[in-house]
Formats: sequence, C-alpha cells, structure tokens
Amino acid sequence: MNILAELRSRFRKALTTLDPSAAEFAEMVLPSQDAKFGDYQANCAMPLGKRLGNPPREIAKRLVELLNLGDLCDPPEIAGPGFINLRLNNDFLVSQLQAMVANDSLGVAPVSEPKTIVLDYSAPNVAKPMHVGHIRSTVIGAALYRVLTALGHRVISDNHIGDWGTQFGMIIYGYKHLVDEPAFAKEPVAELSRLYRMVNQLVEYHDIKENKLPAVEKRIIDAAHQVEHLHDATELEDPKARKAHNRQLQQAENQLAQTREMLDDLRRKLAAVDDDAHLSALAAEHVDIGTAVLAETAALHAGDAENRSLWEQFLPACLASMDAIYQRLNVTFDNTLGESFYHDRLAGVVDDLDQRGLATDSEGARCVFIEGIDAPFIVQKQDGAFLYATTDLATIQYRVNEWTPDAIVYVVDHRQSLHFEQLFATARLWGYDQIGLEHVSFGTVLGEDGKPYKTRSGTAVGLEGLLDEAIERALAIVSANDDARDEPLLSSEERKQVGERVGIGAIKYADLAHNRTSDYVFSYDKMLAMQGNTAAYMQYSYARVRSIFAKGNVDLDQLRQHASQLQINEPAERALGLALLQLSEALERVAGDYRPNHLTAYLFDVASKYSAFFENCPVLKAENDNLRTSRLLLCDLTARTIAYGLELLGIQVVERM
RNA sequence: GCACCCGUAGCUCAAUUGGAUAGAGCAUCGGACUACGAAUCCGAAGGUUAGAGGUUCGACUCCUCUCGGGUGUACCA
Repeated sequence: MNILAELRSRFRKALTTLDPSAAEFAEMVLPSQDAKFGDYQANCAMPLGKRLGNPPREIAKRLVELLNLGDLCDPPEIAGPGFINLRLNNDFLVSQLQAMVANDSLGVAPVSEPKTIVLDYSAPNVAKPMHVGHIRSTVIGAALYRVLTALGHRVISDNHIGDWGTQFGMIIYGYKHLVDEPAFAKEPVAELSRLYRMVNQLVEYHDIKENKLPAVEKRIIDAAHQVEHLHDATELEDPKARKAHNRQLQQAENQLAQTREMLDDLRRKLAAVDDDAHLSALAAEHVDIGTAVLAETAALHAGDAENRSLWEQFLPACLASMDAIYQRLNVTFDNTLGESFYHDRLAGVVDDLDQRGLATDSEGARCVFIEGIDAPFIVQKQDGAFLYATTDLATIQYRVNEWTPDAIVYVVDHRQSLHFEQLFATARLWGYDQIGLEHVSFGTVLGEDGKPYKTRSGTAVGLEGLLDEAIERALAIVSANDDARDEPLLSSEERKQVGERVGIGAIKYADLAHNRTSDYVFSYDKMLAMQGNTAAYMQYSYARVRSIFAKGNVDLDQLRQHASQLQINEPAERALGLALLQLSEALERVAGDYRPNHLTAYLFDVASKYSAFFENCPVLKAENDNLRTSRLLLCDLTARTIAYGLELLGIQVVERM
C-alpha cells in the first residue's frame, strides 16, 4: 500500500464534504520533515481557510471531525496556524509490515492509471567510441525504465542511435584512403575507431587553419580595440554612467580573455598535427578532406552502392562493440531504431509540413518558425539534405503510430533544450498535441577542476577506461580491506566480482544520486567512499544485514513463515519500520519528475534508520525468541528493500565485501 | 544582442515543487569495538540560501532588479 496515497484519498473525501471544490487540497498531505510533527502532515487548512473565509484552525478542526482515519492513525493534532499532524498507529504499522513480508514487490502498489511511455535514452553515435558524456543519459534512462515499470506503467525503451551521420562519412573516407588492413582484419572496431579519430582530427585541422583561426584572430583584434577604446574614454562625472562604463570595460576584458583561451586551444590542436611527422604529412596530402567526407556521407545517403555496402559491413561490428559496453553496464533496450531507420521517411515529413503550411522558405532552407523563438527550426538544408530535426519529427510520427504512447520522454543533456523546445512545438502544430513530450535534461559531468571532464589532451574521457579504472580502484580497496582482517573473508574470485559490482555501482550511483539538472563533479574517491550516500556504503549496509543471517544460521524461508511475530516496540524499530513502508512513495516521487535521486535519498535514509536500529536493538541476542524473530524479520525487509531499490537503479549487491 | 539554466556550511551535494528550527557526506573537534561486520556508529561546531526589493499566514522555492557563472543561438547531432 502507498500510505501517502491512502491518506490523501481519505482527505479528499473529507475535503469534498467540507467544500465540493476542495479536492485538490488533498495533495497538500505530505510526509513530515520533522518527526516531532508526526509521520505525515496536512497543510491544506491555511489556503482553504483563505478561500472559504474562515480561520484556518477552525477549518482544520472541522476537517479532523470529518476525517475517517481511525484504522490508520492516532487522533490527529492541530498545530501552529492550522497544520494537521498525523501519527500512524502501531497496529497499522505492524500489520502493513507483516503483509510486506509475504509480498514479492515489497508493498509497491501499481499506479491506478498505467500509462504507455516511450523512453528515449543513451543514443550514442556508433563508430565513435562511447565517452563520459554518455553515462548520464544511459544510466538515468535505464533507472527510470525500471522504476516506471515497477510502478506498473508500460514502458518502451528505444535507443535512437546515430548510425547515419557524418561520422560514417569519416570512417568510409578513412577506410578508402588510410586503412591498416591487417589491423582491420584483426580488430575491425578498433581500427574503425582509429580511422574515425584520425579523419576527424584532420578535418578539424583544416577547418581551424582555414576558417576558425582567422575568425578568432579577427575577434581578438576587435575585442582588443574595444578594450583600448573603453580605456581611453574620458573620466565620466555621472556616477551612473561611470558604473555602466566600467561594466562594459569589464565585459570586454572578459571577452578578450575568453577569446584568447579559444585561440590557444585552436593552436594546441594545430600543433598536435604539426608536431607529428606522420599526421602533418597526411594533413598535407588530404587538403580537401572536409568536403570529401561530406561527399562520402552524401553518397551514402543517395544510395551509392559502394558506400552502402561499406556501411552494411561496418555497422554490425560497431553495434556489437556498443552492446559489449551495455552488457557491462547491465543496460538493455526494447528497441534500437537509429537514424538510418528513418531516412526514407524524411522527405515525406517535409512534404507534409509544407502541405499544412507549417514550413516556410528562408534563405533557401525549409524552416518552421515558432512564435517567441528567433532561431528557425530547419527541417531541410539549402542543398536538400535533411537534419536531425527532420529525423526527430519522423521518429515522433513513427512512435505514435506504432505504440500510441501517452508520453515520449527524452533523456538528453540540457544543451539541447532549445532543440527540444522547437521540436515539441513543431510536433504539436503538426497534430501531435495529445501526447506528453518531455525533455528530461541533465547537467554536465565535470572534472575535479570544475570544468567538463576531459583528458589532458582535451578529448572526452572514454567510457570503457572509466569503467576499468573504477573497477580497478574498487578491487584495490576491497582487497586492502579484506587483507587487513584477521582472517580474510573473500576468495580472489569473490574479490573480483565484488570489485566489479562496487566499481560499476559507484559510477552509476554517483550519477543517480545527484539532482540530474545540476552539473556534478566526477570523483573516484568520493564515489567509492564508504561513508555517505554512495553505492559502496549501500552495498556494505546490505552485506552487513545479510551477515546476521549467516551468523545466526537463519533459514529465511522459514523466518518468513513467522511474519505474524513481527512487532514494533522501540523507537528505532518504529522509525525503521515506517521507512520500509515508504518505498512506493519514493518510487512515485522518482516517477513524478523523473528524478532517480529521490530513490537514492530514500535508500540512504533506510540504511541510516537501520544503523540506529542495529546499534540500539540486539537481534540475535534479543531477550526472547519472539523478539529475535521479529527483529530478524525487520532485518530481512531491510535487506530486501535495499537490494530491490539498488536493482531498480541498475546496481547489484554482494553478500560479503 | 537574445533565450534558457545555475548561485545553499570551508569542499561535494540535498531539500518530497510554497510549509514549521534549510539537511547529509567530506574536512575539523570530541566520544564508542571481550553484544550481531569499526569499510561502521554517536555527538559538537559550521548558514543573512549571491545581493536588494516585492507577493502572503508562511519563500531556498514565485515575481522584479543588480552582481557572478554556465549553456544555447541558420543549415553538425
């Protein structure tokens, strides 16, 4: 049972009796932040009092009279301006916990109105190695998939991979001109990824040399002039004008500094090629590589037989290597329909937009203009090529036709907000105005210097290496700790498994525990710490609970037959029991705004409550057998809740560590 | 220029979407292993929620302005 939902439903009845239009105020029943205000509190009397023109305390009093809560709560108390404080009664807590023992889903109630939700997450470009930037979408998306499913929704995951874009032009060009045949025969994906990186670097090299560098140099000259000009300006008498002037100067100086940094960055990239004899020779040889790559891409799209066959040859290997990472991350998808799947529908999309008068010609491109947004939503380029905007529209059309979802949810980083704003607005104009379109955005992963997490050479940190390092560090910690014991617990195989679960878990949990909208700082030391809200701590908590059963030779199946012996006496038992009963509430909070950090916070709370219980209430050495059984049942529920919660987050537990 | 996001304890982050005295972990200081896992636990200290106004019973949360930071912004995805 979802206790909060039940309380709200009781309040809704009382509220509508009081005033037919007051049902909405039932949402103002919330868990209390402070235990001294009870377990739950209703804050509806204040706004309702205002609406009805009565003193809030009086409203609260009448509500309490109308409420029928005797089976759940002690008599409610009215406090302060009109808060109604609720405390669950002991019998109710005990009966709910007893029911939970026999319930496989730990009392998580399915939502009353299940929805069909398409969940779009991960979406890497194939043929480019996955990097740190793919973690959040993948991990958050997979966790949301599990939580929404656990709540009874029909969830369809779809990995919208980039398998049709310029990067294929790059590897096709690379394969035709620069391939290392033996290396390709031996490890095709590694060779393709080398080719991708090299071609990309050469394209960028020429682009910087011919376009970017001159442009940035010009900007620096302009900015320097601007600064000089502002410096020379005569002293202003008027304080207001002087302040404005100083601000302008400050801004101009900042801009100059920023532009200089950009220049340095570009020069470093040029130097990386110039200083390498092999690369600089290639750069000289492939002067037109930029346009050549675009031509290869265009040829692929136009159905060129050779490029098409290369694409078909490359793709399976790329997908297989991508799947290998997903396997390590324990992430799956119901569908993997990439850009290539939609390519023959794109012309139809633009035609349809034309016919409905939504697309207009602007500077030779077909665009949809959205009211309030300056930038156009370009669906077809001057040269006739389509863009990701077009693909995304075709994708919406396909998903709606195929699955008739209530909502399509995109787990994509915040830099694409404008794109999604335009996409959703266009889709609504196009007729898809009955489904929820949501951009679940998230912040950037930063290095410990507070800047986007990059390698020293400035490239994104590879995902594979990231996982390897986390596992390696976890294994070292696990081993060091086990070695420090009088008698080590773990075999080397166990250590290896624990290292993997703790390492991968650490990366996922760190990501999920942060509010997704903010950037977060990636730190191995913090995510692998045993104190605080980390996967390692949660896994340790689980192992610690489980060790009690081993120590006491407890048969869990038999224990669960004795659910009726579960009792609540000590405050620590009560606090733990109440927390255990709030799992469904935590999951609904996650689903409510697609924030997995509510679940990590909940699990950490359960673990903390368990610690207090563990300190204050002897289990195996309880005063009598009944109490021992009762407390073992609480331990079992705690272990199951932690394991289930972590499982929903995609994290595995270990029995010993 | 315009648009969006952010600013919370020394550091890294929360705050159930407008609720009561803003919470955790690290770091600092002080306690607890011959009772179940001390990789742990308990306690102390640490805050004008960037600043100024406003809205109201009540504001970290909503509105306005200022300061500081980030991101995006016409044919890449």
